[in-house]
Amino acid sequence: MRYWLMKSEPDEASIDDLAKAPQRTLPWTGVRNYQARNFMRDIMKIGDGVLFYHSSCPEPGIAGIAEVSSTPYPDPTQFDPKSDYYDAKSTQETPRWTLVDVVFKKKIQLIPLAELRAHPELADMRVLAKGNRLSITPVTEAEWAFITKQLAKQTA
DNA sequence: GCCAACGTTGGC
DNA sequence: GCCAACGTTGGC
Repeated sequence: MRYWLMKSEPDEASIDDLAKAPQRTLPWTGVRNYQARNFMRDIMKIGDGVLFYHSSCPEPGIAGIAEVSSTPYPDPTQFDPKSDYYDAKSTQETPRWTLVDVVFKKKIQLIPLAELRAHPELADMRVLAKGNRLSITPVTEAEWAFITKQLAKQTA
């Protein structure tokens, strides 16, 4: 059982979108970075914990808790010429991009990026590392426990 | 809009 | 295999 932080632009898929989705589940489409893909393809397991992070928005930060809910399978958007995520070099026989489904667990009061940075317990979080751009990063058990038990507040 | 940092591409 | 050029990410 592992833990992850997964970035999503709320304009595309917010924690509310996840909560409203059928079965409260969304496929994590659009990852086009090999390291992030490899996490989904090779390491993630059903039941892994996910910190749902809002990025590239007015209030970046952790917006909710989710969970990995499928085994890996090909990202369908890579085959769709109309999609922003279309990849002409990928084929059905040897798909390049793999994803997992993620299921909603709960929405929390947003934990802003600045607050994450303010806690010494989280100083080593991968997502906070200088220059980090990776959209999926591993979270340690200690970081997960601190965030979910100390920082996460239920929304009203 | 700016810009630092990073990942990818492609010529050699 | 190297590395410059380019495109993207993402906070501010």
